[in-house]
Amino acid sequence: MTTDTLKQAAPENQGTSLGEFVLERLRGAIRDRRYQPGQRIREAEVAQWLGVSRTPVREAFRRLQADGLLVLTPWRGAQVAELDRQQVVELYAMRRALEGTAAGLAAEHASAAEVDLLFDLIERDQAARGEPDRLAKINRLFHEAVYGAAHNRYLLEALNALDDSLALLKSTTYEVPGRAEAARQEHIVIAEAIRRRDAGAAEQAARAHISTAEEARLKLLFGDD
Amino acid sequence: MTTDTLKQAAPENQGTSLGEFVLERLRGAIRDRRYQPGQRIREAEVAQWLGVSRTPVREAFRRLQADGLLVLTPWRGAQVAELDRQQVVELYAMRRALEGTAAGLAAEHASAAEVDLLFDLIERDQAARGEPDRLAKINRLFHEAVYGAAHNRYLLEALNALDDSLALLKSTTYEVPGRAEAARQEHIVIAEAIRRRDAGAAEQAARAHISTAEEARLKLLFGDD
DNA sequence: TTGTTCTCTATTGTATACAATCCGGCCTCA
DNA sequence: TGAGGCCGGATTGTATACAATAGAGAACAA
Repeated sequence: MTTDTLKQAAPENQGTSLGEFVLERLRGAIRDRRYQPGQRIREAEVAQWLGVSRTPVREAFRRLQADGLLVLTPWRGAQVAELDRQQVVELYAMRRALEGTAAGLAAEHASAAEVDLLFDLIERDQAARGEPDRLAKINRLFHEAVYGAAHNRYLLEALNALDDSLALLKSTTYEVPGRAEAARQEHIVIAEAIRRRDAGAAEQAARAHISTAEEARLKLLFGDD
Repeated sequence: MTTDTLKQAAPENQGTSLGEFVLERLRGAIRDRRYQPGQRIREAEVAQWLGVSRTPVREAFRRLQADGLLVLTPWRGAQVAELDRQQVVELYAMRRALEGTAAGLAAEHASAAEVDLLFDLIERDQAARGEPDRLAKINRLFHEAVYGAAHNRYLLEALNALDDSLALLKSTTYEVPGRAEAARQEHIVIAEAIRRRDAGAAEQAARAHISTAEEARLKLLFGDD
């Protein structure tokens, strides 16, 4: 029966436990804003949705809490995390440090293929001008390519968790006029620094990139400075 | 009965759930090396030890896995994480970035009291010369003081998790002759940069400090370079 | 009307029963 | 003797039953 229900809900599932499956579905739902920040999530409701019992759901809840996506209060359950202004600022400070480190390490460790991928993505980005959704997706791929090129599993994990947290914020900064073009230019600077193995420049460029992204974000969210 | 057993095992427990309680006990046991890296941990065994059922134990296992302290393989259970040389190098790279960031932010945001605490700890460190255990504890307090002074909750959390992971490594670098004295000097440089609000210098000093710690650690663990 | 207390329901925390899977040992057969 | 396959126990994954708690709303008094 277990296998049946599982297949029904997730035909592609191969091998891992139900808890893992629920975790991924919930992560996706939060990222796609099907569960909105602040919204309460009941265990039974998720269990019924995915056709499993509450046990694997609870497991997934704990791990999402560890990632900062869910806030669990004893006896009151889970709600999707909400970020106030201060938290957004702290998150970007963290991201500036980690993206800078990743770019610096990528300059030291990236393979030729990984460098090529960066420039491929810049071209794809140019080709997608005027399509915010595609741009956002390509943007994410570019950053993930940098993370991977750094060849540090802890850094990779931390940056992915951070990106998930930022997905809690409404909308994308690509809605700011001119942001897409500016971001592309900044990506080019980063990629070129990595290509010429200049770790210091790569780190600086990545930090600057995050700083301008933060500015755009704060303007979008809070409308000031 | 629940309350009874709980009280018996943890008379001081006040308010949080059993899962939280188990989590802390396990974290402590791993840090104190009562469970050694590589060792398998059975759910039932922990449950019996702490007088609870397997449910809260499983909860704690998941969160320890998220922190990287436990490796969970489906159907085969948990074992304490073991770090190979490559992982140690990656951990220190991560730590260099985060400690540098923390020191830089501390230079910008530390209160007067927080600066004073840093220098207090340096004095206590000097007073504890020749006592590796006390030195290690004071060292940790110094670093935690820097983390706190940075005033960034995500950074704080990440650094604490990182320190837990490093606790998986056998012994402390204070066993290396002269390391304690060198570390104290490096701490002074960091604290003074923070006191004079020089973020760049603080970041540099912290990174250098972690680099020398890494050298000592690698020498201790693997005996080469 | 408003504030307070009490009850009742919805929901989470915990324990336990049951199913699925892995691992070691034994047996068989060449 | 050794290689391979099968069985049984140990252990984890999942479901469910039960306990504990919070919070909403009704009832009542001022």
